[in-house]
Amino acid sequence: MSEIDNVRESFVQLWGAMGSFWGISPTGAKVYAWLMSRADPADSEEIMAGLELSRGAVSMACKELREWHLIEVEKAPGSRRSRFRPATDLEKVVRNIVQIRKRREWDPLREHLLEWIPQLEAEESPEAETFRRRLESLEGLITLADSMVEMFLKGGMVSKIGLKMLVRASRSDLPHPQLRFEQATQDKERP
Amino acid sequence: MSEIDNVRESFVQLWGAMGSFWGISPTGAKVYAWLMSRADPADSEEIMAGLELSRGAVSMACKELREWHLIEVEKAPGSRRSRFRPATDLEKVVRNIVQIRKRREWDPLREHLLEWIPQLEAEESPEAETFRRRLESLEGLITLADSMVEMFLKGGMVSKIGLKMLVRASRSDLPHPQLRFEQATQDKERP
DNA sequence: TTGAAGTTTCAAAAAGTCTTGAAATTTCAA
DNA sequence: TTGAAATTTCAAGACTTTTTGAAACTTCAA
Repeated sequence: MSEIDNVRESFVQLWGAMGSFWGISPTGAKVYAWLMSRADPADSEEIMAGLELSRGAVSMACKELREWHLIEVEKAPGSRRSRFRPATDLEKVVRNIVQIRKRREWDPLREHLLEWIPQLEAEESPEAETFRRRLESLEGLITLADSMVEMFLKGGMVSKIGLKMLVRASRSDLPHPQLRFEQATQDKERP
Repeated sequence: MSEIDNVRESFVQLWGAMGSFWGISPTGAKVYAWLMSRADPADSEEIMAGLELSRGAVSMACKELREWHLIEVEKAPGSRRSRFRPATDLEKVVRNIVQIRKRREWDPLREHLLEWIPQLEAEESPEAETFRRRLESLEGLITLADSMVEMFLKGGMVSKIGLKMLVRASRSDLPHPQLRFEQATQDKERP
């Protein structure tokens, strides 16, 4: 067995296990990893053989990957068989995933918070006030996260802020870049 | 039923459903949300009653939350009963979660990549080369993500880069801040 | 148009994850 | 030190998610 097959197998395995991190099913993640490991696009027969999956499983996985824009489908002319090509512009891929998950998972949370906070304002108990303050600071944090994510989505943290500044900010032994900002709101606890 | 109870219930529900996003079990997430909704720390009896969970479930959930530094345990003097206080410094909380998940999930991936790339270099087939180039660009992306995460962990994206710059970078209608940087490596595909 | 190749669907089975509760262990006020 | 209170553990069961594969459907070369 040649080296590439070992690496392919380990990569497929690890990427499959990481699928849940991205919100992708293990099988979907494995199929993507397997496609990445091959120079040319593959059809479902090849994927079935390469990963020992059923026809249905491959179809489901490819459907999922298509929804995430992780693969493109193409048909060789004069054939009716689909071939799957993995997206290799990883920055774009990550951007897609982040955008979809933000919409599905973060935006609803934010909307609920904005609805709950006034409801708690209506109540006057100290309990409600503590709870409200906490939800407010959560909302603040999500707004911040949102603007970071938006920046990333709009096409490049790196090109806009500059890698140098990012690297610099990540090292505590260098002096900070200039700009400052007032701290995010903080929950004042009872002692 | 007063307003606060409605909000509490919805919040517990939603947060519980989002648990998997953070890598926390649904029950753990619910317990944390419930504690956040109360002004004072609670003991396990109260949590059991408030969320209709068994003693064991509460113990497991609190153990998990302690591991994530999402709650602190304290004992009222002269009592042997633990009371649980939710961490409300959310920026710190998020930082903890990100750090732990990074260690558990990202760092191993990066290590594997650094091991696999030379293995593929040893092989001379075009297939291996394509695969290697893709793994390299993945490694590049992870390195970049790493420096962003490190910066966040080291105590404040916001205070170091400045919220103004973040907001500005997230808006496409304003001119960009100065710094630039060469693009991340990109997989050159065969046509 | 036809029909074989190709794809998708979906109900059932398998796998995986979470919860329970009784028993074992630990803790600490007396 | 003692032992009742408190906590943790863990195997069994409940629940959730994922996978399968056979059947239904769609496509397109002939």
